[in-house]
Amino acid sequence: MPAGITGEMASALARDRSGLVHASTADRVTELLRTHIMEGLFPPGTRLSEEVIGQALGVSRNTLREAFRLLCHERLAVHQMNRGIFVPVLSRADVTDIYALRRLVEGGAARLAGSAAMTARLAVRAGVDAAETAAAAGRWFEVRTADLHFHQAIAALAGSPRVDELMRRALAELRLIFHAMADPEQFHAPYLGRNRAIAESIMLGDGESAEKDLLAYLSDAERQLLAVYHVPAPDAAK
Amino acid sequence: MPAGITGEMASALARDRSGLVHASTADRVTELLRTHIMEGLFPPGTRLSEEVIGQALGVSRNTLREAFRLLCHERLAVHQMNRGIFVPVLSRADVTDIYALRRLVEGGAARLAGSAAMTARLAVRAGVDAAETAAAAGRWFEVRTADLHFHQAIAALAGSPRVDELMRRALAELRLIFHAMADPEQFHAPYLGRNRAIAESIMLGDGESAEKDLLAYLSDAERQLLAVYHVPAPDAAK
DNA sequence: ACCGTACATCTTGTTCAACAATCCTTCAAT
DNA sequence: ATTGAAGGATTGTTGAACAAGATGTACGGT
Repeated sequence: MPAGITGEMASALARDRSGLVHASTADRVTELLRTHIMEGLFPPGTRLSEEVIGQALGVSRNTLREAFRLLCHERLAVHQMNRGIFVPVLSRADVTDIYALRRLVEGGAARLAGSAAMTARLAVRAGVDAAETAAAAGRWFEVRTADLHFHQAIAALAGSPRVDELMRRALAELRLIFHAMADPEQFHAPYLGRNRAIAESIMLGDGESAEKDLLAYLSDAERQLLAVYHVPAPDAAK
Repeated sequence: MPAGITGEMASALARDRSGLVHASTADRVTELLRTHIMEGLFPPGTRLSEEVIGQALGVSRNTLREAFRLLCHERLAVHQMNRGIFVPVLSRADVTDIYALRRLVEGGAARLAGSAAMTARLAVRAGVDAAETAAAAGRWFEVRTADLHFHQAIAALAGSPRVDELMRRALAELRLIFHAMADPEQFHAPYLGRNRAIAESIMLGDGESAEKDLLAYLSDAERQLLAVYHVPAPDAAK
């Protein structure tokens, strides 16, 4: 007769725990505002009034301020003392910085393809598949989302939760920049084939090749982005 | 006769701006708690009572909660719904994860040594110098601080503010783990010579060699850390 | 001893109201 | 046109209040 709960049984339960955590109001407000900012509902530079948003969401100012703090901490909002919270206006330097970070993290992760878990590698290919399917149907905003998932999956090759989270935040910032650009088709279409090649290298475990192609990809994308991205007021905005 | 403030004069003033920003109370409380947690004032697992700390610091619960949120966001505290804020008890998996992140970021940054700014490279060597000076004087806790600065400087070779901040947070977490270990001399002494070799490679712009030595360094340090680091309760603590 | 219940207690989650400090706007004066 | 001063609006911070959830303890049943 079994004596009690084994460690194995306990850890099986522990995996379910994330599904039943009831988040606080502040966390839910944060999540909601985060997606809205990422989706481009509030244009860069918009001031997020405590009173207006608090009333709209039906939460108190204090709770809302907790949410604002978190958003500022992950750079999806900027705080100006005694002036309030603003949707960030990312500079060209920010673009450069984000791509430097991506080259470092995604490049390094891609190089580890050979020793990465197979599920992680399959996720990379699944991202390319989704992008191609959406492109074939002409849904280019969906292509953008799939592309970001693709790069998230590349970072996940490192097998590190902290790297995953870092990448999630960096790509969220990047979304802010993308929203300032007009046509997703023009930007993403040229990279579909290159994505496929990178994914295949990763599937084969050829990290060297994947990294090389990825670094070239990122440098090209950065250049293309900088060519068309100009912030209105480069001085006092931030 | 000069007509007025030129753009050059204005940008000179703009550089001073960071020196006169008056932070909010919540930010100052965050900074204060952050250093206290990093310095090991509160042992891992300690519950940070809102009432006790709020009274001790003379700030209201609402302000304190804003600070707690930020600390949770940078993993220097963990939040349990309806239970409060706790100093994190890092698991062995956390150690592994942090070192995976370090290998990725520091390794990638070291590889860029050849194209990094000279000031950044000098900062790396300055870190080693400080560590050796402190070691010669037997001040091993100072050696630890210098060592962390050394690694921060390596990450800074990437020239990315976002990478710098990432590294700052990762090393802050690592400090939490170091506090669980007894003797800083035993841990850091063996690495002084290797630090010097890495710094010289970086000064010479030999990124390949620096990365190789650094990765070996990090793997050894991780192994040594895991050999002695065991958390008391691996299950319910977090 | 073990399990479950019920109750008292403590802490956190959240809101509300108030006031001080700061910023923005407007307008008058030089 | 630039400066100064008044006024209004918004944020920064506090204190109190109540609801909701968690912990601890005692009690009774098996």
